[in-house]
Order: sequence, then structure tokens, then C-alpha cells
Amino acid sequence: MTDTQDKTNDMPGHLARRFQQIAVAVFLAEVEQAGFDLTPVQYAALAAIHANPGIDQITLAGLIAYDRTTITGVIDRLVQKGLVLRQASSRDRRARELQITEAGQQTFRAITPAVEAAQQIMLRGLTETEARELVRLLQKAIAAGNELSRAPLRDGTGEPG
Amino acid sequence: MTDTQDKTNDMPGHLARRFQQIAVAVFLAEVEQAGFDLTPVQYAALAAIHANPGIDQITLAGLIAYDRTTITGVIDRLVQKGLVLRQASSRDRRARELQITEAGQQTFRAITPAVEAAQQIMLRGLTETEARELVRLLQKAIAAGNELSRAPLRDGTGEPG
DNA sequence: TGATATTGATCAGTATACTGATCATCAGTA
DNA sequence: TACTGATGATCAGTATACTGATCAATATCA
Repeated sequence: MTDTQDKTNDMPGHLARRFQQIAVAVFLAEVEQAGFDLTPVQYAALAAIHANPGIDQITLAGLIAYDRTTITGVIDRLVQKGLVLRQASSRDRRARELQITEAGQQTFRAITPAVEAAQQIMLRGLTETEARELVRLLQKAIAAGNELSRAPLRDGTGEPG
Repeated sequence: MTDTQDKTNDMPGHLARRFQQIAVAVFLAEVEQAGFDLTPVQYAALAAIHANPGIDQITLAGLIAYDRTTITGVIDRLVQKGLVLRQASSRDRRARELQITEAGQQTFRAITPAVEAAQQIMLRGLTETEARELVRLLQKAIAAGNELSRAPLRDGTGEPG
């Protein structure tokens, strides 16, 4: 039954999917154990809003490489949880300014140790050196492929981040 | 506007998501350019059925590390495209046996060059040595984290693959 | 100024992934 | 054989990601 000819498990694309799958599972498990209910995507958005108060949704999407149609739902859920405030911008009435709430700040601070623990756990099979090398290689591959997805990383100026 | 304090883009979990995002985009672009309409997930399932005719859905899910509730929809779409046949097993009336059709075989053969090209493109920022090292590190990390997701890899015997 | 193009945000629809439940069937045992 | 537990498959519901369309508001330029 074992398929020795199948090359799926050697393909970078398949490995990418599998590693992400494990990363999400580890993240959710650690965060739940710490008593919180937040997805990896929601955490990254919360962190970016924390670091950039008043940011609009498109700029936020660029900072964390989310699709513009995905970010709407993510912010919806953060607002519903009371962690983020969304209000119309006075400078540009098309845009929504995002602020982190007091509860959002508390959650962000309290949850961060669990998030960092998750990063260790998802690399537990690697030595320290290997873990650093994996991060370096992923960053290099991602930088070269940045423009290939619909949701590339952008800094605040429209240039690649 | 650039947030120098934000560590999101150094986190393995975030890099995992981003790399997978690029991998899927590259795969879909190459496959579409070759004149086909198949997702990475559908391709992996098709390849596994090709290599293991008559396999049931649970075993298939284990071979490519898919969730059992996800595989139902994936097979639905492959059947609808006429690439796969799903029929009740005579040995176990709970199970569905999967077969690749003639059209499925043709598609699988014709699409494989595009799939392999996609693997090169998603690693275009890396040297050959770096690409091999990335694959090795991903495999090692995934092997160590295999049991941490709901959809671990399994060979045909229930042992980790 | 007025027409055009662009931009921020959202929506409808599709495809993974997951949680947890249900149903039919099968296997093992008292 | 009847009971119990395990297993294959599916379903309802939620959360990313994406394609492509739409709408309001802004920017640009003839």
C-alpha cells in the first residue's frame, strides 16, 4: 500500500502546506491552553494594529500580506471580540481607521508568551542552528516570490517591505 | 509607518503561512497556463489515487495528510470533473473505493510538467543547495510535528509515514 | 470644471481546513 | 447472538484565501 513512487512528499509546495497546517495547529493549541481564543491571522492583525495605531485596512493588509477581501472578515471578528475599534477616517471617508482597545492591549500582552512558545514547538524537530537556517531560507524564498501572490507584503510606502 | 518593532515577519508560523500562500499562487498560475484547472490539493489527491488504485478515502487522507472532512469535498470535485470514480467497496460497505479514470490519467500525465515547474518557481530566490536544504529542514520539522495536527501523515498501515 | 482613473472597502461565490456531531457498518467479545 | 466500541463517511458551522464585481470617495488631468 505504501506508494514508493509518489513524489508528493518531496515537493516544496506540499511541504509548505503541511508545515503551515502544523504551525496553525500548534498556535491554536498553545493559545487555547493560555486561556485565549485567537487565530494566528487575528493575532498578526492585532499586533500590527498595536504597532500602527490608526492604520487603515489596506495598509494593514500590506504589512502582514493579507488579501484585501480577507482582512474585512478578520477585523470584523476582532471588533466583535472587543479588541479593535473600527471608525471612519476623517481624512479619507473611504478608509476605516483601526485602533486597538484597552482589552486588545491586555490580550496582546497576555497572549504573546503563548505565541512565542508555539514558535518553538513547531520547530521542535530542529536544532537551534537548523531553526535559524529554516527561517532565513523561508524569508529569502518569500522575498523572491513576494509579488507572485495576490497579497504581497508592502511597507507603508507602497514599496516591498 | 514602517513598524520596526513588529516581529511578525520573523516568526516561523507567519513565514509558513506566507510561503504556502506563494506556493499556491505559483501552482495555480502554472497549471492555468498549461491549460488546466486543478488546485494543489486536488493534484495531490489525484496523484495518490493514481499510485494507489482502489484506495479508500481515509487511507488516502492519511497518505497526503488531509483532514477526513476535507477529503470529501476534494473527491467530490475530482469526480465532478470526471477525473476520479467513487464507488462503494464490496469488502466494507462503509468505505468508498477510489479509481482514477482514463481522463484522470491523461490529465495527471499532462499536468505534471507544470507542477514541477511550479516547484522551481516558488524557490527561485534560492540556490540549488539552499533549495535542497529548505526541503530537508521542512521535512524534518514536519516529521517531528506530524502528530500535532488533526490530519497527520500515515502510511497504509496506520504507522507514521 | 468635468470626465476619467484610481483607491478603500465590501460582497458573492468557491476551495481548503478545522471542530464536533451523526449515521451506518464492522469487529470483537461476553 | 447481542452488546459495545471502533471505523468510514458525511454534515453543519466557522475561519482563512482567493476571483471578480460593485460602490463610494478621492485624485488627476484635459
